[in-house]
Amino acid sequence: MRDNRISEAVISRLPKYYRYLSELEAKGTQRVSSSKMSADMGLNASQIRRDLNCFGGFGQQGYGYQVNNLKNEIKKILGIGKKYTAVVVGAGNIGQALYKYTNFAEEGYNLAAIFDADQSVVDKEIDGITVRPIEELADFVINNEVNLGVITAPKRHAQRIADELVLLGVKGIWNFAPVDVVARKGVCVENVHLSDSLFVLSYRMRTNGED
Amino acid sequence: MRDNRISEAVISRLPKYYRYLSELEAKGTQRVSSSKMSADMGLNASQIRRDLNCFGGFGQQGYGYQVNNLKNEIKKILGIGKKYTAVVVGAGNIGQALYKYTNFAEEGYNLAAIFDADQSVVDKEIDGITVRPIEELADFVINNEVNLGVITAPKRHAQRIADELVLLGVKGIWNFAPVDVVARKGVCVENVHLSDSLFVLSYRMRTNGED
DNA sequence: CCAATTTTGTTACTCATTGCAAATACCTCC
DNA sequence: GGAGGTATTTGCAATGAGTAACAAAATTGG
Repeated sequence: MRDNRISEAVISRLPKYYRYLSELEAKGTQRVSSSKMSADMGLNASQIRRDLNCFGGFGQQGYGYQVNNLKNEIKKILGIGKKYTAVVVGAGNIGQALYKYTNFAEEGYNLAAIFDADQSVVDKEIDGITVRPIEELADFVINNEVNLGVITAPKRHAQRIADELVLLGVKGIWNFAPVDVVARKGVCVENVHLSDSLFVLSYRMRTNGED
Repeated sequence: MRDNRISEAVISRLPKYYRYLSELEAKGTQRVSSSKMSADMGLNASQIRRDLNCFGGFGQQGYGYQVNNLKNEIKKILGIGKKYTAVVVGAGNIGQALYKYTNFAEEGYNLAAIFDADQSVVDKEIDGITVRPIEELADFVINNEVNLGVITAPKRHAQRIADELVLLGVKGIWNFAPVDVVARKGVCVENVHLSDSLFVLSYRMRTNGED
């Protein structure tokens, strides 16, 4: 709480800390120092302390950080545990996979329904899930107070779907279509481009260290 | 080719350029300037020129960049189009989704087979694909000259699978398990943490701009 | 064919981020 | 309860990334 401007770089490391601390907690570890975190995670110890200090003095000199406490603080910072209600739009491969993936629910992200425009997959129970027709999207979002939209539709529809979701009042868009979806101020967008990461991997494989 | 040290930041923007240029090419656009790219992609024009110039002078003063040519150059830089043979290890939701996703094949990434350790899903044709038993992984990788491993197994198995794949000679690991898989020097690893991006989105939704 | 315009390649500058080291605070053990 | 050790703070230096400004070069139009 000491600096109002938290950099993107810091934010993007928080989930990693969260993951690491969850592991420690599961192992029953009570306390951890920045130097141990550094050794385990491959980040500079100084950077870790600095990052955490952006949000408050969680550590104690001469002792380190209390694992459970720190984990919960980061959880609060990231907004994990707040109840989110989401819809998945696009019942293709990725859409179905995300919808069926249960780990998100455990963290409080409830993927409440999945929609598709293709009549051939709608209203049939595929592999245990029922795909709803896109025409019901608006009603569902409003009646269930959906605040998060997951877009897994083909790229040509992505922006239009995003626009509709925003109009319906969602506060966040998690987009998997290979375009950069945009939204008006006040709505948060996270574009996930799987192939981008594959291309970066491919670049590294080609150049392998030196260039 | 003017600077041997290309920063991560530059590399991570290349796929975005590639995507954008592919769109332009599909529309039949012949030439593009850095200022147009800037306007369309929301990046600083100066940065775009600088990024591209890391790899050579692709542009022409007074003219701009030739779309088709630049796209192909970036394609080469990223190593897209080279033939990769990959295996997917873990036939859960994400594994199946990636395996069935055909766009990768179009870019030269051939996902040749999918494996799982769970006997109940093995050797049965599920939704058009056949899952192979994990015991056949080694033979398959060697016989088919697999150079890329995609890990979509539970996190407790991820590192062990990675180690085996590396031992079998793959040169790249594309990991979707929620752990940071590591590999010996010479093998490239790209860890994709979907929930990380969800958490970052969740943070932004909570703080929404100001903090 | 020449001048005006466009647009890149490149250098210089600013700002953010990372890394380091001294200082401070707290725990632990005797 | 005090001394020593441990680990965070905090301020500062160095590195790196992003932006702006400019000069060189090529195109375009008359």
